[in-house]
Amino acid sequence: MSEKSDSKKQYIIEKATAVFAAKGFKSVTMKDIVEACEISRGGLYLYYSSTEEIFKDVCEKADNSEESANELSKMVESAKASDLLLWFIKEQKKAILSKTDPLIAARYEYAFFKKQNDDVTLAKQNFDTAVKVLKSIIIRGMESGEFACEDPSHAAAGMMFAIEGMKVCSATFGMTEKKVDSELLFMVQRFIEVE
Amino acid sequence: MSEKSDSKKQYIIEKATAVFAAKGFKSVTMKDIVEACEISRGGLYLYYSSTEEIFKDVCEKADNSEESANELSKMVESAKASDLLLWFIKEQKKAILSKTDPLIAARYEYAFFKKQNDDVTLAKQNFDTAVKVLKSIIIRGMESGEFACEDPSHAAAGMMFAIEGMKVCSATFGMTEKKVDSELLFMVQRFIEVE
Amino acid sequence: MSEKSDSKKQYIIEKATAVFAAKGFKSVTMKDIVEACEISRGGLYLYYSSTEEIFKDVCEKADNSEESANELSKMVESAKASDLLLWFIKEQKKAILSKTDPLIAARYEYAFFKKQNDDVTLAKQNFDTAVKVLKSIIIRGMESGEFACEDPSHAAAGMMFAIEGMKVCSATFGMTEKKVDSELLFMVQRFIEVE
Amino acid sequence: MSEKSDSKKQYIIEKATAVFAAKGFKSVTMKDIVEACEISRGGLYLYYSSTEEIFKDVCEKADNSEESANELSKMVESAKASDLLLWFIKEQKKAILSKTDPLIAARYEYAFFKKQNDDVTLAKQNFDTAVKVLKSIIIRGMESGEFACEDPSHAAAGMMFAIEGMKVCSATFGMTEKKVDSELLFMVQRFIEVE
DNA sequence: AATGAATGAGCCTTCATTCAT
DNA sequence: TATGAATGAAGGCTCATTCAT
Repeated sequence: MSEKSDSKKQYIIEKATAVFAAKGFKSVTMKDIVEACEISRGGLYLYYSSTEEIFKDVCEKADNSEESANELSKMVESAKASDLLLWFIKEQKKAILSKTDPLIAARYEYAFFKKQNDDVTLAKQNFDTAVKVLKSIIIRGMESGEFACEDPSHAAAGMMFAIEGMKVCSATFGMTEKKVDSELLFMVQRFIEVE
Repeated sequence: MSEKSDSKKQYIIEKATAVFAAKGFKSVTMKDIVEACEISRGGLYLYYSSTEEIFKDVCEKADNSEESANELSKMVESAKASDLLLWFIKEQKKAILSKTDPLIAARYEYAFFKKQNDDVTLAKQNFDTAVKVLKSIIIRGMESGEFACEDPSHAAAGMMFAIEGMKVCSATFGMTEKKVDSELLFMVQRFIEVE
Repeated sequence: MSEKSDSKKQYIIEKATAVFAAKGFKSVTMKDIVEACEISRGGLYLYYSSTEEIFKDVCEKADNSEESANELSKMVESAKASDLLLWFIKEQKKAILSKTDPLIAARYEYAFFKKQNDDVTLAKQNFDTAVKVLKSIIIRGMESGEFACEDPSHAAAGMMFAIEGMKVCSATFGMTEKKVDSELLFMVQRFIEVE
Repeated sequence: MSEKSDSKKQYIIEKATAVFAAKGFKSVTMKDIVEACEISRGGLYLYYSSTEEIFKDVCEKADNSEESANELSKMVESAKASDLLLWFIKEQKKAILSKTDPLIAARYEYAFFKKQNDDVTLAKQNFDTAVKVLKSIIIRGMESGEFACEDPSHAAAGMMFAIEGMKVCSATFGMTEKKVDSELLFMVQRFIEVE
């Protein structure tokens, strides 16, 4: 089962991604996905038995295919902290502007939906990971003398909260690229005092 | 109609508020509200014809009954900027921890839902207003010599983005009061350098 | 009761007539009539307890106020049969073209509706009366030597059937005045051979 | 889909025909049909999404299964005009007495209903076709010397109007077979003067 | 594995009708 | 008499889910 069904699952995920990007999370029905995939109702149930299940896989795939992680791990060995920070901020900017993640609205919808049902992990993990990465970049910068920062933990967390806020604002009522740039620049200057 | 029906509307709003607080926005059906109100199906339709309509009134009432606005207008004449800031931060803390606003999850859900349908104003207005208030507090503090801040606009916006981020995080995967306190304290110190 | 309530009934009938003319019979609800009358729901029920009851009164009043009957009784004493026939045909033409009777569609709808429930009288009576009138006109014309007709009964019935058919056609898919004139003229010439 | 669903559609049409024959048009609900078919609510919606849609198919099938059309085309080549006329009149008689068409009341109801909504064609087409057929029979009879008629167009139209009127009268308040026979005989004699 | 017809639960909405005032 | 809020039945429609093929 695993091989054949995996390729079919991939196909479903692919089609479903577009559906979630277009309609959010809760509005999507099994019927929507059946139609997008042009498969039979019963056929879909062989692989998934709820939109939520599908959505989880959709997110997972989207997260993995954001090659950022790989990129980072390559850079992190060698690069200068200021380059890493630059890269990190650029990634966040893309995320805020939904350039990498058309699923962002659906993700939040899902997060709020699950909140009601006490299933927390996904969103929290993503956030904590980002904080950790940012913090480690800051610390490296401090060690190399590139940055000065009194409290890297708080600096990283505070920055990620602001970024999270921008994501939400962007996803709900929209933000211009210019505004995002301006805010990010300001944030970097305030949080991390470059020598 | 206005008197009688107004009091009945108030009753419905009251009961519906609990429903939205418990179930978010999209999951709530007219039936849920009918049951919460213990009225007949047809009875509800005399006052409201969609959950969205009800939700708008629920939010409006919740917004008005957050007496903060009044409080502020009283303080703003006389008080020291540092007191105002303290008050502002406390309000935000309450909001983050959902102590004033059990509707927060439903509000975000609604914002994302409307996003799909291009109706933006509400969430944006709330955010912009908060930024304006914060900025004016900062400026007053600068004028009185209490605060030092190079760029009040960015400082205010940045701080509100972070607060927004905390709200979301709190509403989705939860935050402890301690964590919120710690972040807010750090933010205040960083954004506004108290003499 | 009778006086006061009668005037109120008249008022209801008047308003309801417009509703039936516009919407037919079955589509009309008590609510429609309440709204057209601008009275309360309960108020309407003091006088009528179904749309059918109202419709019957609406028709009755419309039938009576079609002053034709009176006109006829005046004419019938004195006039020449050819004048009577002319008058009769003109009345029918108006009816066909719905100029006197905006209720025509509603009447048919009602007739078919009642058919299902075995309540016959109204439509049949109207038809039979018209046949009788026409027949008596023809006979008078024969007596006065104006008309020649071998079988007045059949002639009258046949003519009224054709007129009935034209009414239906006009009420369902429309007929031009010209077409109606042409058919009526032909019918008169064929049925009654004017000397 | 087409094969399986076609046979199912046929089944639905069959059951629905009885419902429309019994209840007319507007009184019929999807629920009525669901119950008549002994299928599920959702099941019916797989094939039809409104009673009107079903009614159209019901009528269409009824029209086609009235084999008259075929019969006529066979006769029309060879037969004498008087035979054709006889056949035509017999068909009409059956229609008037609802022997072929138990749907007649529902058809009229539908015609009046659609009238309110400006959808005309069906009823008009049926009528016009009948006039054309009758006219061509008359003309053939004139050519063969069987009939004498000064104005075949008007004769055909007038006769069909009378037949239409009889249909309505029969469908609403009923007509005896004897009465219908008598009227038809008279009409034929008057309209078409047989040598 | 895959299909898609069929089911039935569940929500939406509208009205006729009642009843306390 | 008159009001209009309230009720609940009735019908519409959509979907998740199953199951025979």
